[in-house]
Amino acid sequence: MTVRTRFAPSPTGMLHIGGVRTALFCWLYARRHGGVFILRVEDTDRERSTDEAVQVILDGMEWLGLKSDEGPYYQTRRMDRYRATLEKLLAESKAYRCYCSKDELDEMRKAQMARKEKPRYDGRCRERTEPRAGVEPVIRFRNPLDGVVEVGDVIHGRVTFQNRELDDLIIARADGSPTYNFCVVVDDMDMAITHVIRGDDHLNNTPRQINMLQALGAAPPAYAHLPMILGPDGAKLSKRHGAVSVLEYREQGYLPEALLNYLARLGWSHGDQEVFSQDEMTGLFDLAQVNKSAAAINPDKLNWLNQQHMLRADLQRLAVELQGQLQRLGVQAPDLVQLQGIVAIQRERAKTLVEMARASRFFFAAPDMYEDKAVAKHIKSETPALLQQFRDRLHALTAWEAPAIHQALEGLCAEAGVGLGKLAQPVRIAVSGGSVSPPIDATLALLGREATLARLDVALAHFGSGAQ
RNA sequence: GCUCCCAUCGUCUAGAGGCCUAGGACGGUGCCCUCUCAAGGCAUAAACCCGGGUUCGAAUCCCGGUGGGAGCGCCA
Repeated sequence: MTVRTRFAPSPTGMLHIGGVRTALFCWLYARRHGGVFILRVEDTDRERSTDEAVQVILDGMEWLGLKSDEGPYYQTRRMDRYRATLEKLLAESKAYRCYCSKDELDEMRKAQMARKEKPRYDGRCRERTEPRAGVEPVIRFRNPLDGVVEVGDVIHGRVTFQNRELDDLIIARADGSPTYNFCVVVDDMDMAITHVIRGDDHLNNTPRQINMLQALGAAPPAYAHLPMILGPDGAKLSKRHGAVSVLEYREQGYLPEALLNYLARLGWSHGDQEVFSQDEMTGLFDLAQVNKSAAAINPDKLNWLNQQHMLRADLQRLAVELQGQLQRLGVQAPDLVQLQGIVAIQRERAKTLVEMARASRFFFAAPDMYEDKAVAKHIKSETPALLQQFRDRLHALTAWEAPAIHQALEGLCAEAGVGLGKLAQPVRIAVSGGSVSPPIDATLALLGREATLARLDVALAHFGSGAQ
């Protein structure tokens, strides 16, 4: 049997990290088993569903490369099917109309709570045959009164529920529209889903869904209830925890494969391996290795992984990404060859593309000021003379390449009897404005002769007279 | 309150009864490398929630407790 999984987000908020992890596991499982991954948008809540949210989901999935093999399906376009199924259940007396008012139900719940019982519908309309005048009824599923329901969960094992703990849930509202639990059941059945992979907040819904599936004559799928993802503080994930939408991770300069790798390791593991390529993940993933307890997000580790993936990524691709990030800083960098060179030396000193862009800005814009602290520490009275000599040697260089530049640097320092730092740091300040940059020879090589000499001249003019 | 789920270093995890003196990773600390910052290398501190049982032997199995989470909507 072909594996068929589905990711079924509701477009009522943002596609956040928890949703992405669920989508990833569904996708990985399908990929691993040569199955089909389906995207289904659960938009039956017309009050809260928005087109923007749908778009965010689509864009997010696209960015992450979690391509669906089928869909996206939209529940709002399947209303006829839900209605027909509702009628069928009604005709077979597996569902019934309930005329209780919301106030009535409210009171019922309150009374039950007061009695320390679990609040639930008491089934008072179960056997009603006559409509109540002036009331638009809802439709309830007639849940079995006794016996047990067994949920076969790949992650949790067998979980059993007593039917008497379950009540007759509403499957269609007074306006006739079907509700979530019912749509899910009809969809999973119609779409022949073999593995329902979702957050474990749905575990408690599962027995009802199995009962409905049974009422409809369908065999229940396998279930896999994934542990929740928590914020860095161990509390429930919320807007306070930074990136609300996945797309913000893109803006913050994360690589999609890094985010996916990170998310995969939240709950899943393959021995001691931390870094996974896409192919490794799809080749190794299995639900059997998913653990049961909730996991807190760790931004430091995400950053580390992002760097690991940048270190492994294609230079051309990163150059384009860096170009985009630079643009956001208002820096135009049209030379992709130069950008590749920059990426090559910057990626081991940046956790994200945003960091890389910030640290690479000086390649494209001469410093408009020198950092006070750096100047105080590295610009001494003998510095201008040294800088001037270095400038002259660079000017005379035939080949503008890192090794030659390095030689010039080393040679001069040796002659002057000073350590490399005595010269490299002032040059760094002249060229970048601060005391941090990639190795100075590589930096100057990438910066180019013209820009280098010009910046040294500016610095000389500045420090030459200013320094005591 | 009721039902269900969960429990290994700060965090993510390995561990399917002896291989555990509990391993790896992030982060921390120290050292090496070094023109700065990194990257890299080496080293180091740091955990089996508690209590019973089963067993020759338990992080691993069972029970209880404690703690955390989820669900109990005409939301999904």
